[in-house]
Amino acid sequence: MVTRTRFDDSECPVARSVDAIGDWWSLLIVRDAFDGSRRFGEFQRSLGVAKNILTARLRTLVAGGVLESVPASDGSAYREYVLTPKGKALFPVIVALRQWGEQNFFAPGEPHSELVDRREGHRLRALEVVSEDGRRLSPDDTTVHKIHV
Amino acid sequence: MVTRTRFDDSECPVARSVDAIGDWWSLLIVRDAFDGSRRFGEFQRSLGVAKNILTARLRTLVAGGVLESVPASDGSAYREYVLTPKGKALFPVIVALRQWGEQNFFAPGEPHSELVDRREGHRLRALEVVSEDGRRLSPDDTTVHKIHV
DNA sequence: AGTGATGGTTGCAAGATGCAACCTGAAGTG
DNA sequence: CACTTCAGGTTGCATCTTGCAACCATCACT
Repeated sequence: MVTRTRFDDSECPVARSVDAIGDWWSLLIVRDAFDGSRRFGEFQRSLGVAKNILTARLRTLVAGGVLESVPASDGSAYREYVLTPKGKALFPVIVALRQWGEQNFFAPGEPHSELVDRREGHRLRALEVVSEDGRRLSPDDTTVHKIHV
Repeated sequence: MVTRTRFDDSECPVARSVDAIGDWWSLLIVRDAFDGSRRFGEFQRSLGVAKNILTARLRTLVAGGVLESVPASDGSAYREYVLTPKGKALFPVIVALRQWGEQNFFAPGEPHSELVDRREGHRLRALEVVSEDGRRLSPDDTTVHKIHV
């Protein structure tokens, strides 16, 4: 059981998030979960990850409250892994990574999977970091307060 | 030189992003860069990472176009590592991870570092995934088109 | 009862990581 | 100039993690 935190500057929420997710495989599992995968085999085929690794990652994701292991929806005796509310809250993280990838790692016209609005079939708006009063913020418009009481 | 991709389902932008970043340390380096770190020693002290690991990560981040190695701004002979435009485009990713961490891994009132709007000193709005026509979208409102021409 | 898919576990070789020691070049000090 | 210190690494080695393949147990179907 891996409980010890790897990144000890743990007053930073980014570090805690990173630690909770575990590794990249875990994040891609979450991505697949958003894309509809539920079963061990689905994740394994989609990711091409070794089965022992997948087993371990699913376990830590369940232990971390990101996924939940539930009886299979098709009535079979197997189990399925579905996102908890906490897991679904990772949606902006996945979308942000997706948009960054689209913008930086694909030639114009190069085929890639695309996340679309289910109702209209359109692509999504680019994520925007916005201040409390509605101004769009660039990295330089923000700063980090070291500790918050 | 690490060129080979670890995650071969590479028509997915998320996988390419993950591959380009490299590992969690790299992501925390980027976070520190957003927070103002520029020098080798700053990253090392802030992260507590082994120096050989940091060297390797900085190199791959520079090779990947996320960071740029420039002469030190204080006139010394050392070098600094600053975010490229591509690196700055990771801002929503970091913010998303930060907000997820804040919401899920801190007890109410527990101290943590906080990202604020520099002008007003206020916290930021929660990131929202929004359709092209402005509707706020939950994960269930979206779907993935496998290939885009 | 036999056969194939599903969902794992186990063992081991290879690769990645972390730590400490060492090295190099520039800057400060007497 | 000689001496020291500090920033920024490199190198070697022990240890942890991964990835692969083989194996195993359970379920579904005939």
